[in-house]
Amino acid sequence: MSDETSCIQVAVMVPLRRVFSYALPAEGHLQPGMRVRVPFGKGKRVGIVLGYASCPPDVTLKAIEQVLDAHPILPIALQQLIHFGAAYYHHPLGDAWATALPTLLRQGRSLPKPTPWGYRLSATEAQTAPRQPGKLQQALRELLVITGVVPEAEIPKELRHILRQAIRKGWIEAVAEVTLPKQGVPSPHRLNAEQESAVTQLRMAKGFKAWLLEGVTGSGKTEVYLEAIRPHLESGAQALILVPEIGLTPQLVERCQARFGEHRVAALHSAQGDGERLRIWAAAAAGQIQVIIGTRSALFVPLPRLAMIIVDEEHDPSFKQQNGWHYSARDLAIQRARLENIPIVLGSATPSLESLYNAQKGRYQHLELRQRATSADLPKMTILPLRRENLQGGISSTLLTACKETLEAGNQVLLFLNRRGYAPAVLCHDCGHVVQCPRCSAPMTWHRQQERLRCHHCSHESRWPPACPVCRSAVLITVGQGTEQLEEVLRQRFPQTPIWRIDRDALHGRDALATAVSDIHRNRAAILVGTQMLAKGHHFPAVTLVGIINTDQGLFSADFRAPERLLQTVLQVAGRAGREERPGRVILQTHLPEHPLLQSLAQGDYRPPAQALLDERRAAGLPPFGALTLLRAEAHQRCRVDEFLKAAGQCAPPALVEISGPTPSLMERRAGFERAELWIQAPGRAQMQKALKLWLPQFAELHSAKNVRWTLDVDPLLIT
DNA sequence: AGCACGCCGACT
DNA sequence: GTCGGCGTGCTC
Repeated sequence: MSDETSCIQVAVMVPLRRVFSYALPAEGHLQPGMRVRVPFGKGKRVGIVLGYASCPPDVTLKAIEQVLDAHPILPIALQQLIHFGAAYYHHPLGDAWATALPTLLRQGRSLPKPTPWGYRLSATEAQTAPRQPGKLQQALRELLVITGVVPEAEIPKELRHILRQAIRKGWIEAVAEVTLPKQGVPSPHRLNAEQESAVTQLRMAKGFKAWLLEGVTGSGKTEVYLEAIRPHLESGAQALILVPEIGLTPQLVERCQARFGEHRVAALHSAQGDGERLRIWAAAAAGQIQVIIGTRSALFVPLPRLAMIIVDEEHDPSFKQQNGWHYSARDLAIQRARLENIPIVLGSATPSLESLYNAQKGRYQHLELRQRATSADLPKMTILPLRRENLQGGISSTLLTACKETLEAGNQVLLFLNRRGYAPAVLCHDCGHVVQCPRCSAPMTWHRQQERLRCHHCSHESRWPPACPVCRSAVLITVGQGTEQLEEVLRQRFPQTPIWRIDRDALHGRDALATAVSDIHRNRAAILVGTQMLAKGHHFPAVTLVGIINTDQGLFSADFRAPERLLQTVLQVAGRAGREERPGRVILQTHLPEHPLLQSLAQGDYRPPAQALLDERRAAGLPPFGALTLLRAEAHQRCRVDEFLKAAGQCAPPALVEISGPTPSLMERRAGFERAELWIQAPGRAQMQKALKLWLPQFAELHSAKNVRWTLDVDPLLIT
């Protein structure tokens, strides 16, 4: 065998920015995309075959120990997607593969044999006269005679046992392949003209094409998604629906299942066990599931007959992975659609500025739904100046009065406060010292129920300090308000009214949110207090008043995306409220009533304030105008971080990118690490990629690079 | 990331 | 005198 082919390149599943070469295994043929088990360092690792290569001259190769797959574990398009994503986000290839595969496959487990798709009568049985004894046997036989092939999932529970027996006796046989799909249930809703037009256009799409579906809350985007994928499903093809968080999925999954059949639709998310995830993944890969609804990682599920991708709530920041491989599932979904040559729909009531800009540039085709499907009016927005207002737990007396009126009318109130805990800080009344987390540059949050101070950025907890650590004063007080305190104030003020607090502290476990939501739906007059959790997915038809408690937080953040997020959050929260017979209203508490962004937002439409923010971004040369990447570094010693970032900045290709920094991160210290970053800006993504490709090997080789933990965040979303 | 090797504090 | 702290270096 020649040198050219005697060696296999493997992306080992470790976060190392290089590939490793191995000698051929004793047996088994190899193709790119197959998993192998390889000796690595002291132990063994799973890796992905990349291809044949010439041997490195100066190392003795170890041999591949075991070939884990008979075929590539992912189809070629998904292999390309992972390779593209690893290169674009400059992340180690092996780790990108590890992120893309379900846990058990990453660990080397073999792909489970797909369970039978369905069952039918065996040929001999079908020809003979009915002669099965027993009621249940007859019922099962009739079911099969009527429907031909019955999918596994549609066999009634009470017949399962009989089915197993019948297979053993041979009068029923399993069918592996998917049978012709049935008609979906017709849409229970009449589509309005806008929806109809959107569906028609989406159905006509051939090959790759990206759409931005911008529809005000309540305009029936989901209905458009479902009707757009219907013809594909009815011709046996598949669809992928990405959602930002699992909290939103239950209703969507149920709605989709009700329309297209329970067993043809499956959810995929991190709350499932590894075994269950793998089972669904394998069934999707075998073509047995037609619709996958999933979070970020569902992007990498193989779907052999994929015909359309939907990204719902495309503006949501959770599509960007915050640790490890910093990929944007929304952006890579576009790439997947391109690689698979299929249409993709990005949907939102409040599209990201990136997507709006792409639509304006003609890269996405813009579809708009301006009317609410129910013809209900959008809630009215009111700016409530806080100057001279009497505040109690962060809530003004004017807003309290509005709450009272709403409750007396038998309606519900939703108060949005994006801060967990009782108070976001505790300080000394005598010297002003703020109690800080010892490991982070952030104040500790007071949680009154648990009587603990907690850091929201690391796991550190402590008791209420007996005295100020600086001046020994015993008078320590809380400053600011969190949801816990707001809830307390409201309980005092409205002792007879049921109050739900919806945040990560109040709700534990998978079903807690769903249970709370259904309780809320059953109740009349009630108050909901909550964080971000309230802003997503669920509708509260009885809510007619929405209060935004700390509007100003989004106007003062150092994060340049904070105003965009404020806009999106307020409109999303506003969209939770009201139904046709009960139009809602939204009250924004603010100290800056004249702020142009709030003035514009108060008109109730997303586009004008979004356009204003887009213009500001253009003026500042910030994304989507020009590309941004952060080089973040952290170490226990601040000097090491600065030394590395300075050295890295100096060897950057100056013709291609503009470097600023090192600047301390927004949170300078986190979990005991000193953090800083370099801002890298380029006129466009292509220049950025070119620069990073040239530059990374240089700064990675610096001696100072070995003293820090560094990461590149391409297209960063949260400047934390 | 693991997992080793390697040089300085509190224990039998 | 040892057990073990995590700083530094390597993995075909």
